[in-house]
Amino acid sequence: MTPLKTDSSAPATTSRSRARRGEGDKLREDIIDAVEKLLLETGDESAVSMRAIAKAVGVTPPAIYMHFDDKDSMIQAICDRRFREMNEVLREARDSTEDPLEGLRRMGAAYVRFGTENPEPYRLLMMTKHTHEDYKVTPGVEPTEGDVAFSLLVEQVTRCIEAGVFKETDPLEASLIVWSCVHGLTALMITTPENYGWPDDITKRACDVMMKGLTL
Amino acid sequence: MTPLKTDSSAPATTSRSRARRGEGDKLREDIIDAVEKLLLETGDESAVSMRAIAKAVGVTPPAIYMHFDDKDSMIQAICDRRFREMNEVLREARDSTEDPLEGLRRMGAAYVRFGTENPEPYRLLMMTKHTHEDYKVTPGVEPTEGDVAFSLLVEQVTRCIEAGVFKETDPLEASLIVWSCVHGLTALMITTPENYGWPDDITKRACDVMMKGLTL
DNA sequence: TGTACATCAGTGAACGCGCGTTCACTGATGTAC
DNA sequence: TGTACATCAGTGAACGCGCGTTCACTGATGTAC
Repeated sequence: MTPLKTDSSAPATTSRSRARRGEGDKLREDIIDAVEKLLLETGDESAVSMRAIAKAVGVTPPAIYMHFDDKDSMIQAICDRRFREMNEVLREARDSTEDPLEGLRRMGAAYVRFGTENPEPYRLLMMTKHTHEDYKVTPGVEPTEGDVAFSLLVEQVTRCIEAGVFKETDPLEASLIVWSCVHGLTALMITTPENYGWPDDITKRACDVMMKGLTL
Repeated sequence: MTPLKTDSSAPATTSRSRARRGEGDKLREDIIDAVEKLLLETGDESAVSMRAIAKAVGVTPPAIYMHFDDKDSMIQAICDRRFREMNEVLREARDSTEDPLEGLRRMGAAYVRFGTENPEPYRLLMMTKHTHEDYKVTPGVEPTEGDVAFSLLVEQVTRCIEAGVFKETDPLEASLIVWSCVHGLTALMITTPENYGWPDDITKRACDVMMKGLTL
């Protein structure tokens, strides 16, 4: 808990040439990249400060405010991008097979892989309390990327029910159970120490158990 | 992200009379109580500062250092106490029935209830990255309360296997799966917004699904 | 029973730090004439 | 083709803040004689 000493007067790690006129948005993307890199390195959202970001990008702190209103909305922008990536991964997993159950299994595996390979973004997305409605599908409101993610899951679970492979339960409830399972796995793998010794096939085993439980 | 204004020159909320000689340890307990209360109110570990704790207890910040080396070890002390409480709850659930499977089910329900009723302590215990070995049973090393918690689970799962109600799998692997399931549920319920609308019986349903999956 | 004294449970002020954010500015770049 | 000028992409310095922690101290409390 001792404050870490960083020499803030040191030159920026990357020296950055000013963007040409009309190309100011380049910095925006660079900032998002830098934040994700810092999240990975430090492993803590609160350790990523505006000053650290600016330094990593090779720019002074006020420059960030040309592209984001404040720190919160910057973090929000990063969440959005990550959710989009995750949704793409989930769709790929789903579309890689015709079998609904196998599709769900692959989605589960892809989910856990995405989370464990991007621990800090995952933490931000899924393990930090959000005040806004990130996950819930609220009718009549423009769905966020978080909504889309959950919809993908509900769709696939519905497919499994309709195919007669899952018991005819409430698809939403079944989806929550599936989500809990893969989230629990991901969250624990991220949180436990490096040498905790999770078995290699734990994801597959967990998914098997859960799906067997949902089967007719 | 604007810094919150707290008038630190304001008088302490509780005015505290100095402990009598030899009774200095009272403050230690009061500090732990105050921290847990603050955790509940603010919902964020980093929002609980030494100054805020001191103010809540009715004491000046340096007084805390008479009882704890630093902030980290204070947080650690709180984790220990919480783990002890949780383990007690788990043991009660286990001992409330003879049936191994029903015992495990009740342990699962008790776990989720403990977590959702103590969201911030749970967050601290289970959703924050720990550098030290909190959960793993390491042979030859004094087990922490976190170790004990996991042992209780492994024991009960083993009982279910020996009773022939679970498939004969690796008890440790099966325990990890059970843990993932209840943790996932707890963590998501803590993290999603108030109005997310989790079904009342979701814990029971999830436990049923998972146990059915582990059954012969 | 009275009193000097060591001890204990704190206090008060200060330290240096990093933080998010603001504001007045600068200097290169493209453009209108 | 040359030049004045508006605009854009930033800079540099500073703001007030809360943080964890240290250090010299104080004053009540129990105890030895």
